Amino acid sequence: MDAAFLLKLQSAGRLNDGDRERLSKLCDDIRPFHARRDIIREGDRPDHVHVMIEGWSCRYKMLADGTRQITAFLVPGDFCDAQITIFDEMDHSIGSLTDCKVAFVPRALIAELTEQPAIARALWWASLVDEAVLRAWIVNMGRREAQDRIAHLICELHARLRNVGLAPGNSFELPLTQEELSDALGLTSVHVNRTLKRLREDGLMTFRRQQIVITDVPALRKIADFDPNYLHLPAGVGED
Amino acid sequence: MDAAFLLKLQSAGRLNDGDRERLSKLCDDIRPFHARRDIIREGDRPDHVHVMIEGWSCRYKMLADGTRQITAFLVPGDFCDAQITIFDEMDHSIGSLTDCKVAFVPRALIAELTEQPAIARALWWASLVDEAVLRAWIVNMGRREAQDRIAHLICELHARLRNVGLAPGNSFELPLTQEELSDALGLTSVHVNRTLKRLREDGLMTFRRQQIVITDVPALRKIADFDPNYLHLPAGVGED
DNA sequence: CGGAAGATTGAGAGTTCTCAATGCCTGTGG
DNA sequence: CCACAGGCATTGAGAACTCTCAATCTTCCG
Repeated sequence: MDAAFLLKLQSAGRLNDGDRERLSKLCDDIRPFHARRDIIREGDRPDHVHVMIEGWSCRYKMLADGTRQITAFLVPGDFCDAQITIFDEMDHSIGSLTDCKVAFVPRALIAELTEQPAIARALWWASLVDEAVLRAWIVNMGRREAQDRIAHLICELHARLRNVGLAPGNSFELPLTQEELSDALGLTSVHVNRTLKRLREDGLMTFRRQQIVITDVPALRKIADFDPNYLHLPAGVGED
Repeated sequence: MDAAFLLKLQSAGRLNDGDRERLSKLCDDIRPFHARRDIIREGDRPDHVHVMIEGWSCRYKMLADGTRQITAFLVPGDFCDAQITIFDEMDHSIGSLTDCKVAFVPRALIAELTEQPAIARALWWASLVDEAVLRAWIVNMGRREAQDRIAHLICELHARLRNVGLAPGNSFELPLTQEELSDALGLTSVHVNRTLKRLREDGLMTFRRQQIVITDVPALRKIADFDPNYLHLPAGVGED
């Protein structure tokens, strides 16, 4: 199977075999991380760009009162910090959620790769999708109550994971605690727990032992008001 | 005074006089919009990139239940839809909030301009700042209650407007209704109203007749837990 | 088997929402 | 120059949603 980032960048279209060959150099330096470690911290000035190869991590920000907000889940194929090519320092942290493997890519290699227009375009595309996902999260947190909000996040992850081959059928592995889920949703873990129970009782989805099973895809999408258009997936992947 | 987008892109550094000269071509086709009109709609495939020259607009998304969530305020100097260079269609709408002036820039001109590395870098920089702002909004909506949330938004707008010369001192024009403010904050206008009252009574800030006056900058930043680092402004501008 | 982390549940408090009424300000027409 | 209409802002009261704190149950793993 192709590396996830190839599957992902393919969605941007127009990559030829040469591009794919060049991109494989991203994998030259892959390092393991244990679960719940910081991969990069706010304020860091890393000299590598990091790409998720295996496992899950998240962007997050700690607040003064000790609460945490997760602003993105990073799955295989996602770039952690393309922005440090431009910014001086990280304005948020990235932490592993599971044991994972991360490619360390020298800035110079990124510069070299982006001389290929198709690759530069694919990376820009990836960054714009990230932006669209952030907007969707804002809508989610601003205008949906707990049940619908959780449903939307699950629909999104389902679609994204299918796109990189990690969600066959209507279930997928979600290696998060309810606490981590709540940090992403802007809720408390207690309320997430109660709401998951309701989703289960309503026959929409279950989440047990880090496994999501969507029992009723159309119904879940309906209450979530989920439209995958913002993910800009290749035709067909978001459907179903 | 320079056009706002020059002031803004300058923050990315490294623009020389030639670049600034080239960028001035962005202003060749400026069109007026009345307040509360759509400039671009979800699903559109515009053939121009739009740049705010004067007035305010916002990105927003309508939900099935008729509620609205604003995901960004666009002020002079902001690019509305650089993404349509890459994506087929808009995944959200952009609407004017005030009467405003918008530059229509042919895609071809963007392509031409981005052949200059410094300009390409500046545009990428702008897009990354947008992303950082989106993350800050997520943190805001997820982990701050109403008073602190409003305070944070006001601190952010204050810093951004100072950067383009639109907020001398500790006050600035905010041409929004409380309804529009609430659509951005994920609150109801009634609650925004009550909370503004509290902010006023606490001597932190006032909002009357579309004018924000920050009465106590350090205190407002304190309750908002505001750190302007994510805006990546030139040294000094975010400070006070 | 014992611990520790995570999930679940209960009860009560706090925040935010909904619905509805009232007040204020501005622009228009008489 | 004044009356009036319409759009916002403001306020009240009660309902709904979410949070906090704390106890208990499960699961996982050494």
